[in-house]
Amino acid sequence: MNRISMRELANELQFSVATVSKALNDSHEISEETKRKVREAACRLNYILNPYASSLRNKRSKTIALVLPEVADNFFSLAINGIQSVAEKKGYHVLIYLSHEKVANEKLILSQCCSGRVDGVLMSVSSETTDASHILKLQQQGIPIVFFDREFEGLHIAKVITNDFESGYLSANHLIRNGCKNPVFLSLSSNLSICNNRAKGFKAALDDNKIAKADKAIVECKGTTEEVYEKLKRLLCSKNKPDGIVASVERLALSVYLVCQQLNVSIPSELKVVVFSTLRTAPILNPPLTTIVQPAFETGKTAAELLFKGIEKKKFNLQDEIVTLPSALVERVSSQR
Amino acid sequence: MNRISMRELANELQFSVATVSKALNDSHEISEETKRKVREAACRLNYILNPYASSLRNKRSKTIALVLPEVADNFFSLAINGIQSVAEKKGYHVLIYLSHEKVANEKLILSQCCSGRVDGVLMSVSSETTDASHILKLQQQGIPIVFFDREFEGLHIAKVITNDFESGYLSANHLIRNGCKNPVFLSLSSNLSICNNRAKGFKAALDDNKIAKADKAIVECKGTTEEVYEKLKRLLCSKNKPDGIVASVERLALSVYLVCQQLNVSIPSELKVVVFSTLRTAPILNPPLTTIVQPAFETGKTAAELLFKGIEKKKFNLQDEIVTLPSALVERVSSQR
DNA sequence: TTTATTTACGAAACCGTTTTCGCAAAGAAT
DNA sequence: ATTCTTTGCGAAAACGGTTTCGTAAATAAA
Repeated sequence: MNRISMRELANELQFSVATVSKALNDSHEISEETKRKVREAACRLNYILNPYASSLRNKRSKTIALVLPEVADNFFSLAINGIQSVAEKKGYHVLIYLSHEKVANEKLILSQCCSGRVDGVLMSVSSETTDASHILKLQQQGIPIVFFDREFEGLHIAKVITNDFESGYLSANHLIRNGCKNPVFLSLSSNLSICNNRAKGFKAALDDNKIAKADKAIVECKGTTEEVYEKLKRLLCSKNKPDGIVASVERLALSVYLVCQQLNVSIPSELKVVVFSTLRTAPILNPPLTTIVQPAFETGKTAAELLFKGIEKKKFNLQDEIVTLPSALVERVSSQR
Repeated sequence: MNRISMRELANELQFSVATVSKALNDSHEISEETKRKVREAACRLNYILNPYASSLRNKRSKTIALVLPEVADNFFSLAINGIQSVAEKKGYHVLIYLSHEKVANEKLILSQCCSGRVDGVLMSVSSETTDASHILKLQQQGIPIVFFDREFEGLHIAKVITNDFESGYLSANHLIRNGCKNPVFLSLSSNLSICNNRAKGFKAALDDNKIAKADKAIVECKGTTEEVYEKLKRLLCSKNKPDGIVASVERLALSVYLVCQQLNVSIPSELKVVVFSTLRTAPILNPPLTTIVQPAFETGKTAAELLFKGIEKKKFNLQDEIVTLPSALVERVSSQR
């Protein structure tokens, strides 16, 4: 049972390809009788439309690109589900690309997206990305783009983000209320707006609570897991060691806990910890971890919906859309007084 | 700076499209001088090849499909990385599809894959899949397929799996050696070969250790998280409650720990736990979780490499390839004597 | 010098669709 | 009976590439 082309299907039916194409697309030019015959034969002969021939002619690929820094993070896993759920409903296909946090990869990926391969791009920028030329180039090609979670600030590009400043403020305040005198914020990279905004909120809370040295309270945790580990070890051994930590991204949670295990730093009595994370295992960690939970699935879903609106309604002004979804602080033992 | 077609590029250069196409494909028919000119102009005029026109003519899409039950699981996240890493090197694109453990979705997805959209398929079957007609149909279309992790047994289809029987045996033996008299195996679905093979190994270990009722020791944890939760609660409250658990998939770990928290069952003194899992948080759980760690990244990588071999070398007999990668038991507190 | 071969390129067919346009035949309006 | 519409379909031109085949000029072999 081999595939056949529309031409063969047409020959079989003694119709023209034009008629068959229109019949399958339910055109009003074709009689119901003919449509029935065509559909029946298509099914019987196992006809399948060639999507690339279709794309070539239509200049629409029914495909979007999803550009992520990584998928090790649980946040992105959930976001993929959200994106997939709406793409599926819309009959779109999803190409997944990973930048591995490298801007060089990101550039390559986005240049591929200019080829007509995709009708739109959902992306979360890498932590290395400091110039947006490759993103702008894509936009100039007329490809709709939506940032989700990690955006690049200062561009006219749609984005779905979380209330990072407020969450940063909230988490710092939470630590201070629970007795921290010297809380520290762990940033992933000063390139990332999400980290910066969370850090700003964090610092604002310190200021409001008359805690000085707010600037020294931001610690950048770039590099490999090992490098981060060493950095944290030094931090927690220093004479001015912190009594509270807010970690800006999920994967720092593991490092913090492991370092504390090794140094015998007790959480929460010696160090209180809050992490921006969607880790499902947060409640069964030792001790249960207080998290700022982002709406990961919702973020993906909303971003995808926005993108499809931009793709399908050309009069819709996508680039100024900004959606901010709320995160929630879930208190657990790791930050208790 | 808008995109141009090859025709426009050719006009600009006063060459024919044929010459330009060959030049860009580095054909030996074209002089170095001409190639240089063409490449320079292509770059200058921002020419980008239309991949779908190319696919249409070549009958190769340079795209593979990745069909997963879900991505909530950390195993699949890591596998995606492995797959992506080799696809990237090979210049292939990856379409991601989620079946959400529903066979109906799986059928739809695979039928899409028959259209020429992809050159090959990597898949992990859903837990609902009991008949393989949709998979066989795909294979009959000549599309190379490689199963990874979750296979469908009894087909002539390449697969990359782990040593499930041995790991099941090992985990049960580990519990028994540490004092368990009444260990239980939590299966996800009796449809899944990975669960069944792990269960077989588990039962074999019980038999070898003269522990009776090996058949009653397999508990199927189908359904929603809530349903699983209730089932586990009943299990751990029953008069013949187990003193050891081997959970066949990662996401059962959370349920087990939460139920134990609620029922005040102490791990490992009252209940020893081993989980098939790649959870990075295993060492910081309360208590640290003993895991059977599968080589997730390697599995994805190997499966992708196998698939590309099948795609690129048509004389390579893909369908009989079976690669078994070893898992490792990592002992932690949750299973200590 | 003649013939054979190689080199460098172009014309045109082709991949599988969609869409425009033209054109009969049938039905409606005059 | 004549004109005007509508209905249902087909021919052919796209879409943007790749490949086959032909051919003229340049080079090598005889």
